[in-house]
Amino acid sequence: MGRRPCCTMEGLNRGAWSSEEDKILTNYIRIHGEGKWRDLPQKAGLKRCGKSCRLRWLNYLRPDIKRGNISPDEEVLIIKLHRLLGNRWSLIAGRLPGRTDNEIKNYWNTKLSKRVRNHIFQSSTNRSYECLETLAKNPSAELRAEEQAKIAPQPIRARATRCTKVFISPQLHNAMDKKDMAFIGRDSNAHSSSASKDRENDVDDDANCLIDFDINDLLILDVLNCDMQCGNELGDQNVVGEEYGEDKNMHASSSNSPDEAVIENSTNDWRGDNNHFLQTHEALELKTIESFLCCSEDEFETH
DNA sequence: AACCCCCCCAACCGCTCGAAA
DNA sequence: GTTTCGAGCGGTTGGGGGGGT
Repeated sequence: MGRRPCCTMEGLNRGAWSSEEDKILTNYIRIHGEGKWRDLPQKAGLKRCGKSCRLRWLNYLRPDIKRGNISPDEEVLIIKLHRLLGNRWSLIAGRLPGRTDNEIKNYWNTKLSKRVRNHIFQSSTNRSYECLETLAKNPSAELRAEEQAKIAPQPIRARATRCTKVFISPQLHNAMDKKDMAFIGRDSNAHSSSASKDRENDVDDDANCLIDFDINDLLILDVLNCDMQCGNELGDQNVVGEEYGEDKNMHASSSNSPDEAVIENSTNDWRGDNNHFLQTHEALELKTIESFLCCSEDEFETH
C-alpha cells in the first residue's frame, strides 16, 4: 500500500494565502465547482497543495461562511454540543450554520474551554443548561458550587462514521416525536427488557424501519432530561473514551431491509438544502440515542 | 521607541474512512 | 479481498498583531 502525496511538495507556496491566490481559487471553484482537489492547483494555476486549497476554500473563502463575533446563543450551543459530543468539531460546526469546524475549534480552545474550566471543578451526572446559558451570556458571572457541578462535561465519544442509513425503532421515533420522557426516562433495566420485547415484536410484525431524525431532538431531549438518571447511565456504560468501542456495526449501511428509509432523502435535516450532517454522522447520533435510551449495544446490533 | 509576551487563528500535518478500481 | 484515491477530521504549529513594560 501507500499513497503518493496529494501533490509534489517542491516549489509550492506555503503559509498565508495572498489575495491573488484567493481570487484564483475562488474563480476556479465558481466555474468548475468543488472537488477534485488534487488536480485543482495545476488546473487553476496555483502553486499550492490540493489539500491546502480545500482547506482555504472550506475555512475561509466559501461564500456561506459567517465571519465575525460568535453570539452568546452560539456560545450556548457550542458549550452544549461540546458537552454532548466532546471534541467533534465538525459535528458541532454542523449545528452552527456558517461556522467552520476550525473556527469553532479555535474559539473553544482559546476562549470557551478556559471559561468553562474556570467554572467546573467536579464531574457530575446532572445537567443544568441554565447554568451554561448564564455562563455564555455573562462570562464573568460566578456560579455557585452546585451549579458548577451540574455542567461538568461528560461527552459522548462514539466515533463519527460515514454511513447512509440508521436504524431507529418505531417506539423510539414515536417517543422522540412526543418528547416522551416516560418512555425515554425509564430505568435502564426496565427499559432494556421491555425494549428487547418491543423489538421482538417489531421483528414479528416486520415493522422495523429506518427513520431519519434530527439531532435537534437529541438536544431537546437533553435539555428536557436535566433531572433524569440518564447521565448516570452514560457513565456506567463507558460511553466516554475508547472503551466503548469503534463503530461496532452501529451503522446499518449494509442492511437491505425493504423497510429502510434512506437518510439521503431526508427532509428533516437542519440545513434544508443538503443532508451532509445526517449523511455523515448518523452513526454517532444513533450511539447518542442509544445512550439516552440506556439500551444495551447488543440490542441494537441484533438489527 | 524598542522589546517582550501572550493570544488568536489560519494553515499544516498525520491519520482515517468510504468508494472505486 | 486488496490497493489506491479523494476527502474529511482533529490535533498542533507558528506568524502576526496587540498590549504591557
